Amino acid sequence: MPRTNPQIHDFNKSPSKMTEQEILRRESLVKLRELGIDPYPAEMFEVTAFASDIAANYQEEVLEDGSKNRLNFQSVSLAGRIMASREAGNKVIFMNLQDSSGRIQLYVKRDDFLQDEESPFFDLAIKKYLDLGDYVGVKGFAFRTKTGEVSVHVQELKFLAKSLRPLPVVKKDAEGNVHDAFTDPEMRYRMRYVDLTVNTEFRQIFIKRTLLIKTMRNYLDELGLLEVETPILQPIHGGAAARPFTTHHNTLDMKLYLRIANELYLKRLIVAGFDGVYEFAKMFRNEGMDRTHNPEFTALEFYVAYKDYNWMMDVTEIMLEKVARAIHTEGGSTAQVGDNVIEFAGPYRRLTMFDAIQEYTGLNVETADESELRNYCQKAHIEIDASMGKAKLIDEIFGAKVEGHLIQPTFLIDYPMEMSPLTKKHRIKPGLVERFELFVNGKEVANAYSELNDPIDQRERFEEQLRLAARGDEEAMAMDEDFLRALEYGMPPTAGIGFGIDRLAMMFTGQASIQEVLFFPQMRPEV
RNA sequence: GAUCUCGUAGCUCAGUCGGUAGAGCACUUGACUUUUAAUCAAGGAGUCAUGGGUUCGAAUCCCAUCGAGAUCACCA
Repeated sequence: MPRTNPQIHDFNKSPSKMTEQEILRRESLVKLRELGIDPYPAEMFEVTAFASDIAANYQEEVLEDGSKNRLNFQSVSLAGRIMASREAGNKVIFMNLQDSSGRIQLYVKRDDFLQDEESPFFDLAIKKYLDLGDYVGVKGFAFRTKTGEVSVHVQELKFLAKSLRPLPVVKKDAEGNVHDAFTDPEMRYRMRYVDLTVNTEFRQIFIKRTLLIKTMRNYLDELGLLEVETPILQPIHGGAAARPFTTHHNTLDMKLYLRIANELYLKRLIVAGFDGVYEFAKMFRNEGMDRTHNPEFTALEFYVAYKDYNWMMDVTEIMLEKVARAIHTEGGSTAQVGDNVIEFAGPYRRLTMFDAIQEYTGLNVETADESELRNYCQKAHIEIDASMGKAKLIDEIFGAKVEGHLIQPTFLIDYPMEMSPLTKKHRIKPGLVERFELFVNGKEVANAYSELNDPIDQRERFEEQLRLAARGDEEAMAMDEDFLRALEYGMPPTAGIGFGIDRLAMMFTGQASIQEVLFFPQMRPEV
């Protein structure tokens, strides 16, 4: 293939649309090629050192005659972006190179580069055509400058990738104050690559998110569960109450739903004879977006045979304490969320839904009838409508009056049956089911039950859902005959749970918005 | 979905009462042999989100639209 030799007028973006700085950068790209320098070389560049390691661990000794003896990093090769450049006279340039670990100052001296008459590398390539944001590889040795900053004396510099757009320039002064920070949330989310380049502190959020998932996965593996994958494209959307996204398969000519949950598939695998299965799964719900909701989000669900919801509470306490200790920089079991310090070491408070409402409202919902609950809601200005039954009213009261008070991790247990169509009836308490939700910082982070494994009961629950759907409930579950067939073959008693990973990530990283814990939050299209 | 706030140079932001568009950083040219928010001098850079309207004249006032954020509502 003939090498292209782009001229300014060849660019896809017409020159009139480009900014002055974009045009200049494309010009320096052309000039580099004229000097015989490939701005995008194919061969790999060997990296032997990282900026933060050199900055933290460089050592030197002062000899008797006052001269210094450099003890380590005498031959280093590192790569990254040039983020700042300061010319000190016309023979020396100080630069800041940023790699994945941090930044280090480069000392680039004219005398270190052969000055070919035709193509003076320092005077042209480095001084004129190297732009902020360019990726370079450098070789040299570490030393300490007169002002005391550990730096790399550059003996070789190689262009690795030219940057054709100027990055926002964020500066930090001697007191650590940040100037001209790149803060517009819209631009940060749309151009996360720019955000994480100039706001490197946000990388920690995502590193912690991964640590959260890794810690959970390690623990589940320790417990002997099998990590599995189940369908995202589902002919019937089940396992949760939510509006789905729909799509269409051309060859099969059928409607498919993006999953709102994977619960019914994981339970089929328990029927199949696996003792325990788990999946970190993207879920898709066609509902509103706000500070705590993204149309696609991540859940961890796991199911374990021969266990019940009491066992699941114990496991949850252990798992979240492990996560807290893994993420907490000092190794403690707490997390700071807003003004609250959350303690994740168990045991957590276990409170029945009825007791919780009694405690925070004085209302005894167990003995109250529907009209008493309605009266209470009206007095308390809780919005209700005529179609709501007793269970729904209780749920509304809980949401309005109790939920926000549950700051420290609290298991809310034993829910009314009507709202839990996949949950086993309570072993003692009639009308209730063996379900718990975990609340932390006033928000639900997990939902678990002793799974309903009685196929006849399950069929009746689905039929009840169909009646709700007929009344216009868009979130009612669909009948899943194949799932019922699986249960009819026999599912062992099973405990199951689902965690909202994004919400947990928000808590463990102290973020108030879900967009801050997603690399690429959903946005409306740009103009 | 409702309400409020916002959208001006690559970035961060000023822009008064409606009267030719401003600053810092970044960029360009020059000076400077160890700088670090480098400094100094000069210069270039704008579809004031988009489309209408009012007006002699609109970044500014009005309407609509688009995008974003916050609050509320909805939401297992």
